[in-house]
Amino acid sequence: MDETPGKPRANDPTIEDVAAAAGVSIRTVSRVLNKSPKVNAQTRERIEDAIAQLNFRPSLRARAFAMRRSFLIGLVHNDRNALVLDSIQRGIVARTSARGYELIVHAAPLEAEAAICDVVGFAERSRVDGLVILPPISGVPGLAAALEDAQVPAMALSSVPIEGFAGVILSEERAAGAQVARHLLDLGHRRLAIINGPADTASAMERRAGFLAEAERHGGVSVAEASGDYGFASGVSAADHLLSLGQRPTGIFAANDIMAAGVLKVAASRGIAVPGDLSVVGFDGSLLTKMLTPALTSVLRPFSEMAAAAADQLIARIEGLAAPLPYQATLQIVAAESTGPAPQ
Amino acid sequence: MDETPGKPRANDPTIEDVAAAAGVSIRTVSRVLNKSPKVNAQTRERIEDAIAQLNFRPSLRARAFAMRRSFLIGLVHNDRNALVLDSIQRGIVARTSARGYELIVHAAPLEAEAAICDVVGFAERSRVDGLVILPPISGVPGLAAALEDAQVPAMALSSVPIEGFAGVILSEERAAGAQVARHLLDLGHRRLAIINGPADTASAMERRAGFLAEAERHGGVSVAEASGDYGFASGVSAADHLLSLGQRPTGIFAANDIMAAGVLKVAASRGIAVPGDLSVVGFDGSLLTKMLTPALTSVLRPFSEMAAAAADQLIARIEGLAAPLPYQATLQIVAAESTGPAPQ
DNA sequence: GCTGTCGATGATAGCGTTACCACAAATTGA
DNA sequence: TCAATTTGTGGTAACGCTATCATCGACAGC
Repeated sequence: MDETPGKPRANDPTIEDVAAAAGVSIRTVSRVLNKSPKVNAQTRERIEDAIAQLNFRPSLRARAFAMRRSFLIGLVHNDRNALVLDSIQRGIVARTSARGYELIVHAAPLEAEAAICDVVGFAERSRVDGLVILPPISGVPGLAAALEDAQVPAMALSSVPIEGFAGVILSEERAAGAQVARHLLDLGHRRLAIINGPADTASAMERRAGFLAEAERHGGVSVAEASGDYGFASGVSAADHLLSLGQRPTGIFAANDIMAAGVLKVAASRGIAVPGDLSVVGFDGSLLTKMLTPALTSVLRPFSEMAAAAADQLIARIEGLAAPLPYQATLQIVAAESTGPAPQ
Repeated sequence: MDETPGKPRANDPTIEDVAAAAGVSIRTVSRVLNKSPKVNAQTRERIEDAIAQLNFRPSLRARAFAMRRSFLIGLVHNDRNALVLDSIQRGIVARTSARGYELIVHAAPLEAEAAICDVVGFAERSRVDGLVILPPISGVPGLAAALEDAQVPAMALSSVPIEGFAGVILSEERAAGAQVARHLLDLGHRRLAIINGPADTASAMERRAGFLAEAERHGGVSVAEASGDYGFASGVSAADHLLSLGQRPTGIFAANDIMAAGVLKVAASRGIAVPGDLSVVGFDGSLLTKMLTPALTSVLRPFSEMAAAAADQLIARIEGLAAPLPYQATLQIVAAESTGPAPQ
């Protein structure tokens, strides 16, 4: 013996067995497998029968090798996406599995420099056919360029255009921010506050802009700002700050549900009733919203659909097909128990 | 042109380029790549230099093809695992990536019959080298046998032995259940309740047994039972039931955090103070615990470590190595704000 | 009827590794 | 000193597909 022997596996039928069974050449079987139109209907049927008979499944390995493609889509995420990871994965798989792709996942570090190395390394190592990258990783400056260099088609599941990424999934972040402001204004709130996401996250800035603009447009409204990093702890400290202000805000918009949960927590510990004394709005419509008490008013982002659209576009690029119509996510504020009329 | 052409990719250096650069045969390069001991130290160094020089990475595709292995580990989950998916993925990747494996994920349906087809289909299609299967899917009767038939090494990330699965990760579920009971008893609670997980989930039944036994041992304690399915809604309805009982329980143990969140919600809507009037304990120590108000007392399950151990064992089986020592998860109840002294 | 075109198929050369077999050189044991 | 190992290396056949080229009938147009 020389090296470690690969453990022998079952002898699956090969394309040759199918060809023999159907009385044709492997070439023709291959054509059937690849849905080539140039196959006689009868022949095709005969081959398909043989395939079913033998329970033949083309070896993904051999196929990947021959086609110089892996049929793997990589998903790059990080722990900020933990709550929505499941729905995003589902969204991608919904579109890719029918076309023979599998989903391979990778958690990347948040730190910019490390992230680039890490993601490119992952792509080269795993030889994925394409990547879907979640924010905030997708916003790392230089990442798009690095991936272009490495010739890896990549798609950012971002709500706003990101420098360098070819096709991104857009949603109306700004409008959504405005929608939140309007919701609070309609309830009579005049002292508002916003807990922003990371300043280098475009979508967070868009939301902020929309929120501020709408408040401004209304007039006679104050808006306090605090910054967060999408983590729970940052939501807590931002809320601590905002709720210690002399003129305490009566309506707080947190840039994601997790930080909003932090606001609820601080409010409870200070005996501030939600929504009696304070209204809280989150963002994402994650599965957290209904589990919190009170249930969180939040802007529902259809992650699953967004991911599906990203997958569609990615596959189109991988296979050199025409890009599907750009997808515009519709963001909808879903009022729950955490918002109510302004006090007094 | 015949069929859809695969999009050409960059011309990565091949093993042949390396061999030429180092002045050896590809065979020897291959040996270096596979860490075969039978290579002269100097030759090895020369080859390693050439590899670094050319920035050569062996093609995972070709390698997978030649070795009849995919270097892919499949993770089978379902939406009941959404909250812990991230940490489980991390745990697996921590152990597998260094050994050249990538993680491929698949969400399976919960319904037993469909699940078997689905999982086996996934394994055959993607040709993973092995599977890690999360509960409750792992508990589907017949699944282990079906995978054995398909010759797919599989590992259940279960807390208790599952019929058919070779090596499972064990944790002290029963002891943990007892621990929860003791925690509540120590706080003076005498009217307890438990919201169980699905009856066919072994771990849930273990927890229940431990909880009941400890309550029994103490004496003078009543335990009401309700059943749940690990979903939020089932937690709500179970809590609705339990909190409507004539002699309302003062301490409720829910078999996972999500259902515990449902209890908190019902308590709030009925004006039952937690922990003043009611203590609530969850299970899993998911990221939900600290986000809830009050923060949830829960039994911390080290999912990441458990997943890592499962991955270790799986790889050992795949590569025919000696199995690592069986891993015993330590379950620790972490007291937070949702439990306190019994009322009166 | 003869050529041109098209539709359907076969033969066969890769794809980039691993691994079996062979073999020379170095080392050991008597 | 010579056979018997051991050690390091090269040649090369798989692995199971895809895809290029060639072939070969059939059918239409002149």
